[in-house]
Amino acid sequence: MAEAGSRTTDTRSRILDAAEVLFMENGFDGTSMRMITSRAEVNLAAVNYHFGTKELLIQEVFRRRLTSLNQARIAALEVLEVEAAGAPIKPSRIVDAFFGTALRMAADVEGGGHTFMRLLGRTYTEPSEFVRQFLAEEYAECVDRFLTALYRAVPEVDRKEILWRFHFMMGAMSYAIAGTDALQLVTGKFDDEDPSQLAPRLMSFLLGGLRAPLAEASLR
Amino acid sequence: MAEAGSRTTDTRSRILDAAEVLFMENGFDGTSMRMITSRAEVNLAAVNYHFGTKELLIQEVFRRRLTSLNQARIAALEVLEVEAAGAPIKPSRIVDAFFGTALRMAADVEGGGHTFMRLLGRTYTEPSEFVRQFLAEEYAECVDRFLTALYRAVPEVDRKEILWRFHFMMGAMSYAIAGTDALQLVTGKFDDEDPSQLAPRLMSFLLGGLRAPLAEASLR
DNA sequence: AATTCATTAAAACGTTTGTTTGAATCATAC
DNA sequence: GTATGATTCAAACAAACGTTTTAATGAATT
Repeated sequence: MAEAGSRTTDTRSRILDAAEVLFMENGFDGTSMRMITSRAEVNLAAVNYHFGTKELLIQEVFRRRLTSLNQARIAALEVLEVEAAGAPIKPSRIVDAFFGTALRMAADVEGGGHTFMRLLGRTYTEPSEFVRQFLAEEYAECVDRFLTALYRAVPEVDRKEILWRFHFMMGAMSYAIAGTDALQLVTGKFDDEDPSQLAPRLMSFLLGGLRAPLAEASLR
Repeated sequence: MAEAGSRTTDTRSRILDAAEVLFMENGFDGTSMRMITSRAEVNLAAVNYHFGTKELLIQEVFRRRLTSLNQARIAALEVLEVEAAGAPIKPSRIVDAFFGTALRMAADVEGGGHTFMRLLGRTYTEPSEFVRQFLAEEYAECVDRFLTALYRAVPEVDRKEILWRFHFMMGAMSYAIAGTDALQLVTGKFDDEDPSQLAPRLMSFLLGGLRAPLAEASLR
């Protein structure tokens, strides 16, 4: 049967969970099949049996969570659009629907959302060709809808400028989640005492950047 | 003789140049010694002869450029401090001394500065244990001086808040440089027609984030 | 011309890599 | 209980990995 759900947990899920953590910690190339199967406590051949190849396993690790994340983002955006009933939506609400949703997922430590968001963040700068294409497809619709919404929300700002700032916001968020270890060392000891403080602080920073006066070069 | 400088270029430098590009494109684990020596057109054993091990080669790739980058940053800061002559320095000037200096290095495409900054950006989220420790040492003094300067420039803002925002700014910049390929795909086609536009746009975004009103959670 | 030392060259070292194979085991259906 | 199909297992595969070794080459010194 395709359907599953044993008590301890499925072999498939155990592999995905183990791979998620190891990919986040060591990258794709730094994580061997044996590390994965050993952590998942399954036989070495199980990965190839259930997923085919390592590449397909990587794709499944992303698809498992990314699809629902982007669905949640779109759902949040649709709530805003219904509420607004044709009236313009505040940019801050749109930004929250996109980035806030991700940050809420990143706050879920026990469920693995935190691990996944860290993995996702580091993957943006580690773009194996096949993973890039996959991410692009997985993101296409969601990003498209949010950009459209932002264009409508801030019609007075050049669309190219909005694209740039969306880009910058993605960077700031990904780093805030994925790069904590690295910058912890760079900036000396950094109190991770209260990770729940990240979201409001980051949202405030993102909105500040979004609302910043335009650069001189972009006014020419 | 230790001194070198043949016409075409040194074996050592050819290895470093090749490694820099390949590490940026494929990561450390995704780049083999054979890929490096093949690209550099040197013998396979040359890397171990000149650098000892792969890890030491990685460190040298960073040290070669990072030391001078951080020296340039400190020099720019010292110019500001002398000019101010004890008076408070505008935060935007400090931010430019740190991030603008890096962006100017990233604008140097032919000299390899662009490649290196992309490598550096992706390394923050790919922190092999030994590379983290190395980066931390290499950055320590510079970051320390800039944080001190920022604390002095904006005494009314909580130091912890400044640390967070410095963190966010690092993220936005690293991504803007390192993550272009990935986000290019995520956000559809992105015009890299004029990479010189990046710097002013990003600086404006960073300053907007730095000046943003404090988050509610950080005011409690 | 002979010697010395740094560098380059080709070949091999033992591990580890992702993947495949064929038999053993399991649960379910007949 | 026997047959069926899915899953697990131990073992092996060729290929690629970082590193080492030993000999050949180069240019400078004596």
